[in-house]
Amino acid sequence: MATRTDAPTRREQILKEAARLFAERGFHGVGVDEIGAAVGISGPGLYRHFAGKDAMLAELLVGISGQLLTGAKRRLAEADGAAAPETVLDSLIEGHIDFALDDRPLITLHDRELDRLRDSDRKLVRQLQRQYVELWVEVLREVYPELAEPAARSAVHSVFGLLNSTPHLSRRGPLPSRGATAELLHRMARGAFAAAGGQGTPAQVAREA
Amino acid sequence: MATRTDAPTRREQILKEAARLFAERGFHGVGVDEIGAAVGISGPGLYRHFAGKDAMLAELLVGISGQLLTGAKRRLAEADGAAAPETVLDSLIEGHIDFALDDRPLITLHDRELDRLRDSDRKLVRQLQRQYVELWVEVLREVYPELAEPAARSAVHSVFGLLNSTPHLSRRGPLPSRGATAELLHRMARGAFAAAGGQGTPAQVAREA
DNA sequence: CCTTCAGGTTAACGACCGCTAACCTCCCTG
DNA sequence: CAGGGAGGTTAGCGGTCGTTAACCTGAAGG
Repeated sequence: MATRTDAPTRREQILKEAARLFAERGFHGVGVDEIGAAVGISGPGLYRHFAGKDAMLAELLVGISGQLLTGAKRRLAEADGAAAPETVLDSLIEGHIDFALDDRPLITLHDRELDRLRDSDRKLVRQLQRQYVELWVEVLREVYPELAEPAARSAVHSVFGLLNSTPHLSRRGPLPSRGATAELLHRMARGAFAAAGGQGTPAQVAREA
Repeated sequence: MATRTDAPTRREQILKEAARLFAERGFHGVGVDEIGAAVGISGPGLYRHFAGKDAMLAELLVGISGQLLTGAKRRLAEADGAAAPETVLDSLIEGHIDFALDDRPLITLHDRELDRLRDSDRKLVRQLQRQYVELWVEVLREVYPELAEPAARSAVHSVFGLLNSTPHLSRRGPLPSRGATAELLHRMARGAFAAAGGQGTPAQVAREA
């Protein structure tokens, strides 16, 4: 995957602006004329590049899910058995944080507009998301073997909620630098996992086997 | 606040169903006819109870924010100076978890449809939310005095993201019991705060006895 | 030089949606 | 028992939105 230096194609411009607008005002809250205006063309000109408004959302959501999953698989392959599970988990967390900080509109869309997709697209996205989650669950259970699988899955979803909170942060003041924010989020994610996994207070996980 | 035993009024029925539908398909994705149908009347009959579709959303969001803030203030008053800061923080977490588990549609709406409000309503909701956050920040900084204020605010937002992830949990299987889920979320929230507040990687739990 | 075609344009259609108007029907109350 | 308000109903208006149709244009290619 060579780093892109060439200018973005028109399709990419449209997708980027559509993502921003969808994240700001919701899928149904944005008209095609607005999306067109955001890239300098107007309204129906978009139909030279996309089959319809739905197709834009579909491509965005499939792209996000696929990108997250691909990145996670790559990180897992790089560590291939050699590295300690903690290191792999840290790598997953780092990748997710990068994504959450660099592509906030996409992160917002990702868990907000999924239900607006056609059935087939929605199934595809759900499948990619599920694979991503299961990948985290496996790594997490290597780090905390006492953790039961349902609890691990809940913990992963919860940490996603924590990491995906970045869109809510920016509203008030520029907040700490990107690096400091990333580090804080990373520490909190590890802390949350540790609290979930170090069979802590007692017994509630054991009870439900 | 006496526990309600009498039947819900029509207004309350409408609000409840509207919240569910808005959470499922988004504010713009739901028509007034659907909301009416959900409570057994049809379409324009709603206008006997609400000034418009916007008014329903506004009442929902203001209600949520107010309820969260009121509950937190009550919990803070109950502990009035006497209790240890850790206990107060636990109480806040418990209250938020109860809300997140019992009113999932509302939690979903709360950070999804805020921008669909009229300016005045949005300002009111934002103000209530801000007060709620600041209240958490104060308590958190009593527990972790080393924590700088911007970092504390970020940490609070992130933990809200963690706790508000409950809507994502239910999709696949009924998952652990409500009690077990609440306990897991509580531990993770404390763990995340501890990791944010104990400056440095380690030693954070041991120090705070 | 003619053709083709990618990538635009504006006009307009059909569907949907929020809301109002006009009307009906109980039930309560003086 | 009149009557009036609370809480419905259906019909329909006005606006918006996604999409299509028909047309235009500039650059590339034989």
